Amino acid sequence: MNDTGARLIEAATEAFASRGFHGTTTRDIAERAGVTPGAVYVHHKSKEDLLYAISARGHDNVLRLVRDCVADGSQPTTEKMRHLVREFARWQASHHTSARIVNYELRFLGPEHFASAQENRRQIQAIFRNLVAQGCEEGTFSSDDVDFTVVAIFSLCIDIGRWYSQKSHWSVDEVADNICSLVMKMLQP
Amino acid sequence: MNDTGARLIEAATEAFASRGFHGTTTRDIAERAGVTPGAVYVHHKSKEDLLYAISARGHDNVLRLVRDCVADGSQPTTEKMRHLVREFARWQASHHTSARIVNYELRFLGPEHFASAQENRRQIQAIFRNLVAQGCEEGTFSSDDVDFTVVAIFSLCIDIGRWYSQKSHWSVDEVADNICSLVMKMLQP
DNA sequence: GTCTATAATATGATAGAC
DNA sequence: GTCTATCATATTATAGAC
Repeated sequence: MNDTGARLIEAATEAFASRGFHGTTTRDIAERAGVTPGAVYVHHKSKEDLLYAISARGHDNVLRLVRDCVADGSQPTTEKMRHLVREFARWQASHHTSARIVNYELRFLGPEHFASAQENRRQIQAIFRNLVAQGCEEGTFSSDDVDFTVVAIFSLCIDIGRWYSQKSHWSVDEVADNICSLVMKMLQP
Repeated sequence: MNDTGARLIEAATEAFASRGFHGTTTRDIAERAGVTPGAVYVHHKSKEDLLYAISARGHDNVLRLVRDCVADGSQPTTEKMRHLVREFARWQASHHTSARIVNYELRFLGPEHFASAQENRRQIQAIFRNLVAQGCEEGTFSSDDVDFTVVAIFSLCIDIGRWYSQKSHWSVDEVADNICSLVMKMLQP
């Protein structure tokens, strides 16, 4: 059996994803985790602290994921990009519950926690930007505006958390493959 | 000067967009509109009613907008698509405050209001789907999966409400033009 | 139509027993 | 570590005076 601290994180993830941070009460979370409201505060010092725990874990996992994708220097830019987009999109779809919180509930973090999340996102975005820019220099890719193209790639992937659900008629892999091939068309010279 | 009913809608739009539906109190809305909390209920019977008013107006405006874009039957498919995507993206950017509510606060509507919004969105989506499908039949466009391509076009446009703000270094027209040209690349045979 | 005042309830968080 | 009980406050919505 899971320990209560972890079960509370899971419960909060589901609750925040479906009803939003402010639409979720500490009682909702406690009930979903099978404990009474008082027990929440033994493991997490506030509701915002639960949000931060979910946000931090999500951002850390994504940053590690995208770093690994571009780590193999021997791969050609096109292959790196395919790998990067596919894995990033895969994460958004397979973790769509966490993804929703990571991408849409950010603004409810306290100022320091928000800044920490933003720094993480900046680093994730920089990895995409560097790869797009490199491809453009090589002539492998083309883009009228590199920064905007990165925003667009993010839009395609992040929006997955808004529309994707288990009952979607596309599997996680189909979503990732489709987005990957659309991004490659966007980058085509 | 505006009448209070309309000022309350404006106030609620800004409040819901920045703090979310459940993060906004009727006191916030009343204060922003320059009235006391009691006055809210003379004009709108509940907080959810305010959300629905904003949602309904937004959805109606978008549906009218996209219908007008495809009304001119004499235009070639490519031109129709350019026009449609540009205007849809323009709306999301220029009305990014309303757009955020229309696209992200939907789930907090009551069941009937939610169903009504969903029906509206279905019609908007159908207009995009028909045009993509028509272009694919003609050979003007190509797509591995028409439904997914429509989802992707929507992702690019709807996500504007998440990342765009007045301090963005792209103007509304630049956003619309960039998205339009990326969509046309995605549809290229 | 707007105000002041308030009812009825919900909420985040804590105290103290076990 | 969890429970019961509760504090202090906030919240949606309404009642009645002006």
